Amino acid sequence: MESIFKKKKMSATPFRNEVLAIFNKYNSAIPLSIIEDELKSHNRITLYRTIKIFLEKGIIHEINLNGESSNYALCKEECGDNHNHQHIHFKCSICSQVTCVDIDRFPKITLPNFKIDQLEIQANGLCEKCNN
Amino acid sequence: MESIFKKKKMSATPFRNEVLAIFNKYNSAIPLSIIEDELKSHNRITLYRTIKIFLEKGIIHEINLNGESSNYALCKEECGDNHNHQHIHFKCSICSQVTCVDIDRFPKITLPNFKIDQLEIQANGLCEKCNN
DNA sequence: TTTAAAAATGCAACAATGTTGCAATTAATT
DNA sequence: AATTAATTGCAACATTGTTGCATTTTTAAA
Repeated sequence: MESIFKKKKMSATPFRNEVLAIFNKYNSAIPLSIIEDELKSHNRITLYRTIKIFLEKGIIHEINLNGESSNYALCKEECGDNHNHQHIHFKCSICSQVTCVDIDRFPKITLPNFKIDQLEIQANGLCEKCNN
Repeated sequence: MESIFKKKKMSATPFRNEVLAIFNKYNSAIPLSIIEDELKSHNRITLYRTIKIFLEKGIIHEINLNGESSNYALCKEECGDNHNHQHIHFKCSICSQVTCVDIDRFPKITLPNFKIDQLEIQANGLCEKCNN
């Protein structure tokens, strides 16, 4: 299996491998603070640049929920250039985890006179684990 | 007509009136930078506190789109404590305006094993004005 | 209308977050 | 192995947001 960095024509550096490994370790979306904690030596500047490049290259996507710092999660293979994921971003009000949840029928929305290119759906409530 | 500040049991200060007037002047959601520009004398600290209180009291709501600073827009009368607006947040890719667009049938989404309390829908594309 | 209590404001100082230029280092290419 | 291209890390800075506290303004009460 080919490295994602080679596929995206990016240099495969130890730092990037470490960040990627952290994303793989988590099943949920994570904020920068978690990545910093997990990194052996965390250089804020390099991390910011790494995140920015991962976003540009479509390795991760950004999730902005109200009143929170950004979260980041790995993109699916199928994710095109416009990050058109067929999932919703779910924030559990108990465990606070942000997860990408696949959904069977992604809603279609039409607005008179508008042209909708992209939809982003966010939900709050109780996640699988906390809703029992 | 009773002042919104009286209704919300808040002091009606000149600063708050000025900020409220700015919100009323715009039909769209606006970032802090626009409010600062419009204010006669803009004290950053007071503005931050004003915005925070407006949010808490349900006078405005926050809109966080990916890769942008927060936007703020007036709440509708019917908006309850949980800011459960029946509208979507639309960002035009040409004019960049963020608007709250009412929608007839707000989609219902169910996820097995999850309990969804609140939905937030964001859309990108061309707005009424730019889509012609 | 004056007074007392409560709330909001503004300054200073700080904390957190994010960016840029540039030299040194590391990775990829030949 | 050598050259080129890209990445890293430091320093310095810019932006964004917060807190304590004294002053001022608003509101409520007499």
